[in-house]
Amino acid sequence: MAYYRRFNTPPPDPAVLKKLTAQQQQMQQQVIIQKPDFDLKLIAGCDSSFIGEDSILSVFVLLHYPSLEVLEKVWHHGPVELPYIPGFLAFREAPNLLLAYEKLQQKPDLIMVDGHGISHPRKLGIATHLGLHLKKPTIGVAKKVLVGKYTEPASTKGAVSPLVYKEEHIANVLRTKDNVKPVFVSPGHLIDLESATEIAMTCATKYKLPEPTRLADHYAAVFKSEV
DNA sequence: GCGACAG
DNA sequence: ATCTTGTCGC
Repeated sequence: MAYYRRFNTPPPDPAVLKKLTAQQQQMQQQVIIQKPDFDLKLIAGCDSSFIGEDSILSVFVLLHYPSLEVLEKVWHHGPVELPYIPGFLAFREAPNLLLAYEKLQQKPDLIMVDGHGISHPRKLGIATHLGLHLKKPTIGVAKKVLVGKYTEPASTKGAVSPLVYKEEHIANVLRTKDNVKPVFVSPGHLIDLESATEIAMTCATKYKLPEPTRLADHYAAVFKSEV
């Protein structure tokens, strides 16, 4: 349709889509949204970038919290099978991200993912997928909305406005820098919206993207030249 | 039926 | 995500 023509991506196979949708509906029963019970000392950021047609480079950066000092940075390069389909991003990127995660010497208390958490059609954004697979708290920080409605938060850093989908407050639209487009923060797994927002804000120093995500994004570009 | 649509 | 130049503003 128009969408797939607009993004120049192959049209999805209806049968595969049905199967993946069912899988996410199953997973939904396992998602836990609650106040976290950990001491946040280590936080990780991750990001993926593409090389050519079907090759993906995933990066994980480990930071000390709340100093945000970088402790580790690892990456993994591998093939990717599915095309990008809105709502099914995790099936395309999570496998390679998990392989990169395994290379971390120390494991984080929480992972900040580039993309949505429960602010997704079936509450199963990539941050939620990763949280379930790793049984680890995750939060999603996306640059664009996927589902739901919201009003622009004030233009000053720290301003927040709710993202509502099906009568539910599933994410916060957070202004992380003055006069710059806001980001969408949502719980992935094993955390609640309030805590996720607070952590994202604490990680927002002088840029739009919170440090874990921004640095993962940065190193993805750096490592890309080494592949 | 008509748009909207993370990375 | 990625392809891409100059340009506006702190």
